[in-house]
Amino acid sequence: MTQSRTHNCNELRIENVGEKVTIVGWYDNMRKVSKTLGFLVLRDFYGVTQAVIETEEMMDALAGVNNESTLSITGTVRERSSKNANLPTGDIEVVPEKIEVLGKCIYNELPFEVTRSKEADESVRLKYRYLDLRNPQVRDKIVLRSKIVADLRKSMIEHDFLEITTPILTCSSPEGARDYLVPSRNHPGKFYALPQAPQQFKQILMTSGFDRYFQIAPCFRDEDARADRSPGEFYQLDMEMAFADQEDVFAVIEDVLPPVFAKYGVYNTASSAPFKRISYRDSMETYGTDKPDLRIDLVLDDVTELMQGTGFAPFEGQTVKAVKVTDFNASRKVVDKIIADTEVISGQKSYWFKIDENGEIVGGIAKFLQDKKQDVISTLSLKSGDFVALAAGARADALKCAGTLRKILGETAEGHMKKECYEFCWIVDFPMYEIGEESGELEFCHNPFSMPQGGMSALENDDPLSILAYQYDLVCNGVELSSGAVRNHDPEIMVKAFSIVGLGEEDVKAKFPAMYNAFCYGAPPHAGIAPGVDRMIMLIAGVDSIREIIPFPMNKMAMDVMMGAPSTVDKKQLDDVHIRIIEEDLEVK
RNA sequence: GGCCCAGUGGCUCAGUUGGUUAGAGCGCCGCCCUGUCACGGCGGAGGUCACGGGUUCGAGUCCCGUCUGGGUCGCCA
Repeated sequence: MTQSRTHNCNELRIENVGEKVTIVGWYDNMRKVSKTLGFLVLRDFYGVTQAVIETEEMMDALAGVNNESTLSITGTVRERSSKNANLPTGDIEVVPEKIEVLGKCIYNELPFEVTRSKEADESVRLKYRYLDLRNPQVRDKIVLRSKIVADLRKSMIEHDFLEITTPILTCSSPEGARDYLVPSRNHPGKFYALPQAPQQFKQILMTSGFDRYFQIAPCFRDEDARADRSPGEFYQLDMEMAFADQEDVFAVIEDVLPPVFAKYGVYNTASSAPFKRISYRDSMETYGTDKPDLRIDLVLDDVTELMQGTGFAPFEGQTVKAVKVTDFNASRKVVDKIIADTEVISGQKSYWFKIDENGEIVGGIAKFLQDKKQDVISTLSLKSGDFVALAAGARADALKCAGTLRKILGETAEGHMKKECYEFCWIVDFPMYEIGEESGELEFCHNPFSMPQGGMSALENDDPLSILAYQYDLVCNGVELSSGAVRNHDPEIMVKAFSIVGLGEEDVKAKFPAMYNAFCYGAPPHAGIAPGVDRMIMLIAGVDSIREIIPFPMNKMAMDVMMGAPSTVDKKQLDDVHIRIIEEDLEVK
């Protein structure tokens, strides 16, 4: 019978000297000093404790036992003759009387050393995630995740929100992303879908009479990954409030999020309420993006007029945006890197010049600007030491490229970015409609279920492209944390909103029958938001890869290389759900 | 689907204008070491240089293609 542990590996102190204890954990390593003297480090979830091996018997007990095996060590606590001040348990050591192997590690060579797993290739780490997670540095991010989620949950409950779970198996809906489909056994040819978000369920909850709902909700979208976007699945702090407007939602978020960011963040200051509010239009013009990093003090200047007739072909007839950086004396090498990085991120070429110590325009495209020198200098209020980056193209392209330049320049140039804080802002007043790039037709800009500002009257009387929606994004340090909206709860306004893009009542009913039907029985005005939990944890933990804060992440190709998902299944399973694989499709892949 | 970067012992990397037997650190194995804590010392094993083709007297190195991984654009209402 194995003795259960009396202490964990971070518990024993000088006061425990003389006690007989049992500790358990992983065999981290042994510093063997002689044939009969060695220092064994035992590691568990809580910390490490040293055991001193000083008899042949105990040395023999460890013969052939590989690192990372789990051990139970029973012995007496003794004061160390040479203490280690860097370790909470550094004053003591355990002198074992009995060492028992609880779980063998049968390999004497590991895919990577546990304490240095973060240096290993990521695909190897993910395949052996159970070893990777033993690394305290890796594990701590998951512990942090747990604490953050617990605090968010606690805070939401304190704000009188009710946590309600919604179905994972539901039906496919024509939302933005591709669905994950689950074939039905009992209904040949029919499919469930995993929810892209609990959107319709939470709105139906409001219609059902629940006043304040929230959920740490799993969401499933079959879209490609990014560094900050895990493929397949992610979590949202999903919430919705009845009889509420935009300000009510803002007030809750401004109350709930900053304390959590300040408490656990790598930066300990976060914006306090109210967050800065920026209209979508202003954000695009000023920052070249709808998710500006407000820690950077640079802004965009429109130089379209100024740059016409310079003879520089990429500017002719195009929108041109400039980013001025004061006191930025970058070497040619640094400038080239900025331009190259911008092209990698935005996919577009950018241009530059600077003002030398004599007030002359030099470098980059300087030779095209000499004829307009005074004009350029006065329009942009340039002085010696200033650097100007430029982006040109169709308006949207120029803005996007200039936005990328702003971000990279802010991060590169000294003194233009206040790095150590969390700067939240709201992007508000998104347009309700836009002309689709591909179709050339009028389309919903964001969410067809947002309430248009001005309601029915605006839809009936105004130019659709001028109508704004009660639609908002929450942004922190250049990261889009969430979209949210005041919902369109009025069936008549909903039908009218759809009719503007050429869809009829039957289309609304066909696409979202449950929600539409529910709204016909008396719906409360309601509004909500759903900040991405994973992205918040990334920001709080200060990591660049979303995989660092997910216990078992998938790789870029949406594969779980540890579990082997996705995988083939038995023919019987396929038959059960009425699926036949087309062999030709397998050949192609 | 497009573009960019990378792929060399178990892990991280070096490898010069193409030139002898492809190196180092960590890890692993063996021996030595009675107070280590990134222990130390000596010795050893371990490589189809991702794969396929090409150029060349000669390719880890140059060229083409493929695969794998990451980043990014598209995509993510």
